Amino acid sequence: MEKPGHTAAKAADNPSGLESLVGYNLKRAYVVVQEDFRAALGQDGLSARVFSALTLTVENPNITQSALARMLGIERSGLVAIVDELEGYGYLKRQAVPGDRRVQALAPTPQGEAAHARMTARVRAHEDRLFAEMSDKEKQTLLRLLKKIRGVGNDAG
Amino acid sequence: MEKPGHTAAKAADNPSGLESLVGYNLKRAYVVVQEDFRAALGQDGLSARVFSALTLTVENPNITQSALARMLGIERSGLVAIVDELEGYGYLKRQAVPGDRRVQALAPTPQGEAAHARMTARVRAHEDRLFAEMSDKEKQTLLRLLKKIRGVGNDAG
DNA sequence: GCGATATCGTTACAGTGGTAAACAGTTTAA
DNA sequence: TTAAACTGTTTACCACTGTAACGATATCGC
Repeated sequence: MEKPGHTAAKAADNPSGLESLVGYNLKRAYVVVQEDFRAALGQDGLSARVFSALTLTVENPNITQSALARMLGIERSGLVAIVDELEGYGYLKRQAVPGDRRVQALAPTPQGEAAHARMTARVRAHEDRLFAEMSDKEKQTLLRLLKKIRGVGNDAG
Repeated sequence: MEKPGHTAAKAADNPSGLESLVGYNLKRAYVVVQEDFRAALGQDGLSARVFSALTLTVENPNITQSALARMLGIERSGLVAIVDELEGYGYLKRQAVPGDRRVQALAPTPQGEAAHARMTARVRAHEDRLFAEMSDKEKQTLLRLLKKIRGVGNDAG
């Protein structure tokens, strides 16, 4: 009758403190999406960060590692392993740049472009399925609010 | 003129691929909030996970570690260090339960309750400031959509 | 030109946050 | 009573990130 923890059944039964915090809900939602992302891409799939790096490389050929790190919001030291992995898959190449011998431009290979297209479709499908209960309008609203938090104003859109 | 990476100026200049993905925006927004949380609580503040554990313990006195881990969505092995930390601060105590010698109920100390109240105020202030540009309605919408992703239906609200 | 300063990619290391497997002690069910 | 399940814990990992340093190179001030 008085077993400890009996009053706490499910996470949703906590309407007071944590559940009203944006940060808490943001983290929990992020974990859900992240797990579904991994499961959807399977064991052959890249992690979200590596997929992001590949995507930005395909969309910005000959981008510098430093510039890519800035776009991803991580340190350039952290990007080295990511680029190593992608280069190991043969998805991109580090190429010397004539004008500046410090930098190495990242160029996607044809296989990298193909893999990117393939995985992008899988990622879109994963999001479509995961957010199936959300209307397009809700999804747009969510994206707008998340960008607002990020400080990415949609003043140009 | 043809410096690599020149085409990629800011993260917001990438309206095509990544920026339209909920997962990507969710992660970036989460990082922003997480960093502000740490900065707002200062060096004496608890991490978000430890704060969450303390909050749930205060709101559910005599909760079991296993039950708390379930509520937090983490493994109970991972909760041990968190409870150790909180017990080290004198914020809660592990207490033996008469009926079941396996479990140890978590009970917040008066200092733990005071610390929780103090830090909750700081966290509320942090969120109020960080989301100042969002209307109350927008915040409510954001919370609702995040809970939807979490699978936490607000059928009771 | 030359020296100071800055940038690039890289390495090594530490810290955080989380999982998985095993374990002894205990309780519950067959 | 034996088998199964649960609790807290330790230990070992793994993914991700930041910091600090480094050599090589570029750039700026003079």
